[in-house]
Amino acid sequence: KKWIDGLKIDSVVALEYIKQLYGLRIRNPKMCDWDLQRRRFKEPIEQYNSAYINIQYLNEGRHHFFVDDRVGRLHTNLTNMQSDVRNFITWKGQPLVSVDISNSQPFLSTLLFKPSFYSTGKGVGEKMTLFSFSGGFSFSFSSSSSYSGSSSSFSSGSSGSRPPLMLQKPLYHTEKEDVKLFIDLVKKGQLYDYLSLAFKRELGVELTDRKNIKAAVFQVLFTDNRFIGQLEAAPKRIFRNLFPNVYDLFAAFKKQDSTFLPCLLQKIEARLILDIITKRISKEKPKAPIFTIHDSITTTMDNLDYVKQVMHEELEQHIGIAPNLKVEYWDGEQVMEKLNARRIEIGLVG
DNA sequence: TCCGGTCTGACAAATTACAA
DNA sequence: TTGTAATTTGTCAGACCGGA
Repeated sequence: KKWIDGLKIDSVVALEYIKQLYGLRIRNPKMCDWDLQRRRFKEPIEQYNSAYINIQYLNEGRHHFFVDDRVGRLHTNLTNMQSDVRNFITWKGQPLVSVDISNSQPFLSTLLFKPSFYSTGKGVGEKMTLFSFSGGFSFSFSSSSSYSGSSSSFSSGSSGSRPPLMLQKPLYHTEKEDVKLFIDLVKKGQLYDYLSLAFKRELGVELTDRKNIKAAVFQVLFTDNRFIGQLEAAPKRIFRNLFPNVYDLFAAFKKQDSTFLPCLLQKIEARLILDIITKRISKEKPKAPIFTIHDSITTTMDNLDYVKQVMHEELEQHIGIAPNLKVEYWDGEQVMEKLNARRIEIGLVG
């Protein structure tokens, strides 16, 4: 984006911040971030180093700006940066604010329950249909290619190919109670709260942490269908019990290739944010600086209401339900104070 | 000349972190 | 699950060395 040069990071304070955070973590191993997949704590020094690199790159103006060709997401210095550290960034001296879609993946997934999503034919361009997204996918015949041996499995996404799905009969049972409930919860932004209660009830353990709920939702959306019986798949099983028809639809999308659903959702997200919303903004308000971070858009205070309104309108129009938009003000001082409060809390200051 | 050991550079793959 | 960057580890061919 042409706005990127205006971005400034208060590197002195930001570096101080990550330094203190590092100190806090090595003195209190309990404060280290937990890596769910590996089931161990992350290394504070590694976290410090990658944050350091990101700060320096932005500081020196070493920008990277890249749209990947698999799912079409835009990757920049900002997308790669730790969200805490973003608070120290300003644009031409002005504070920034970001608007993001809360529980964006489940929100986008509700599109799969609309019959119009499966309409074939002339839906061109911006129209949100499965057909319009399937062109770029390479077909995954990895399970059968082992004995076929021929090179026919690489169609490399020719536009005339059919989606790698076999939805013989409609799987989007909109009339089923659990589907209604799922969509309703997403609409109200209460899916995580609902799941949190369910997990607590079923497992008895404290899985109420926001991060854990998010991880559980990702597990449902992204993991292979065969991942269901293991101990670690408990949240997935609970979700299946609560929302059987929702689960089945997701499973159908992952049947041949477990990466199909995640890629599809990311493509939908990229088209909405990059093709539809930011294009409209730059057309209507060419002077408004905007920065995308996957499912969120960052701008200056004076453009906040406008950006919010555009996001709301376009998302509602293309997904079919209104999004819950979360506003976050980038405020370095506040983040710094919060960290200091924690340091005092454990008696580190002095 | 042959053999085994060691070092080096180039590149690939795995691992670390980050984001969603 | 996807993507990014940086770092570490692994692989491999070639150069080098000394002993036989």
